[in-house]
Amino acid sequence: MKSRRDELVDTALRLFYKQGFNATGIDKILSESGVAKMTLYKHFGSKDELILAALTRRDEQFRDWLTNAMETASPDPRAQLLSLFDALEKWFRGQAFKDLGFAGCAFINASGEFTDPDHPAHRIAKQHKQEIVDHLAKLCTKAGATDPETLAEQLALLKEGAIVTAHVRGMPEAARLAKTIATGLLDAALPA
Amino acid sequence: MKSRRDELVDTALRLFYKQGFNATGIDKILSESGVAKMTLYKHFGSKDELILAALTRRDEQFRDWLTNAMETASPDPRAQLLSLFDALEKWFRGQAFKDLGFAGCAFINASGEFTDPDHPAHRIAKQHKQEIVDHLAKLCTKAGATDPETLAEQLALLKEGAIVTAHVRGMPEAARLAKTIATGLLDAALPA
DNA sequence: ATATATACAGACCGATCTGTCTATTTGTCA
DNA sequence: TGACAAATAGACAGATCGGTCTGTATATAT
Repeated sequence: MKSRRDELVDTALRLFYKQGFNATGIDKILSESGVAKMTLYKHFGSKDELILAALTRRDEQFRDWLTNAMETASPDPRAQLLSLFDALEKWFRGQAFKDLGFAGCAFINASGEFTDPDHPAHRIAKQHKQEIVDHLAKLCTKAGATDPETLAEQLALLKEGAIVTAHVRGMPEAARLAKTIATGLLDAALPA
Repeated sequence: MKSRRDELVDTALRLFYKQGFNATGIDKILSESGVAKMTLYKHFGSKDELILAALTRRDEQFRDWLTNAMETASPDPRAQLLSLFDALEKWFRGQAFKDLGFAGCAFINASGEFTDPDHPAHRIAKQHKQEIVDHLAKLCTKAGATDPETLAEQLALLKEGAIVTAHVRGMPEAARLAKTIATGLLDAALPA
């Protein structure tokens, strides 16, 4: 049973993601969630706080999904790293997060609307990206990479490139393009 | 001597880029440019049209800068392709477009605010990205690549990944990371 | 049943938004 | 100088914004 707070955050995340943060008004979130205005301001001090709560929810949701998809794919760390791009393609094609669809990365979008790096939303975005890199680095270490941090950064960069290409150009196949490059990187960086 | 229209578009581009499209009001563009409201609506039918004009200006400006930077770097097409990432790093560090600074890619940001792929701003973004890929493909052909289109797509994906990483995480060194990967791609795809 | 907490509906406020209008000033060319 | 075009300042309209407030209804627990 979802609390009123959860109802608010979920609806806010969906609308912010599909229509942007500044373009989405409080009233639309309230009417679509069926929550009263005073309830919102009892849980959150402002719209900005709701934005941060929605991004925090998305961070948990997305990383849970991603780590689960990669762990399920294979027990081998190298194969897990490559399965990142298979998961991405499913996302791009709308087969993950079915209530949200695919409208790019919520954190890239947030950074685009709140370009100031000190803005709380931008900070959350940065943190989200960093945590994914850290997770990849752990897998790179497990796979026996000599420089796991650099390899993880490279794989993360490929991921960002695939997301942007898929969204801006409507090219979900960008995931396969990135996977091909990643395969070459792993072949060169991992022991046979 | 700049026309009033140019004054408007330049100011609009600067503000849209730094503060976002929806967050930037008409009145701020008018006061900062010193143009009267009626003059704006004589040149453009709506704020949306001004947004499209600003993005069109950015498309010309950015591609002129990029092609010029790459041509200046070297006469060799392979070296030109790699110099893409040197140019990116200068951009990330605020050494290009000094009046604008670096706040990510205006077209990625636009696609994040106008997520509908049919939105005119999103279409312009897609077109901008496509024209850069086309330019890269020409250079790949000149460099003797067996599959220039795929190579160009891969390089473009690295470019997008570097931009996002540099902006969201505040990591201008992402350009060098991408360049390292690109060097490997060119080594494998181009004749010695 | 009564007390208490929670959420509801919706009026309301001041500010801001895009876009329209009028009236005035400026600059140019004959 | 006089005529014409273009741009100015700024009031104004109508809608919407985020946020506050009042009053009522609902649900739980003692």
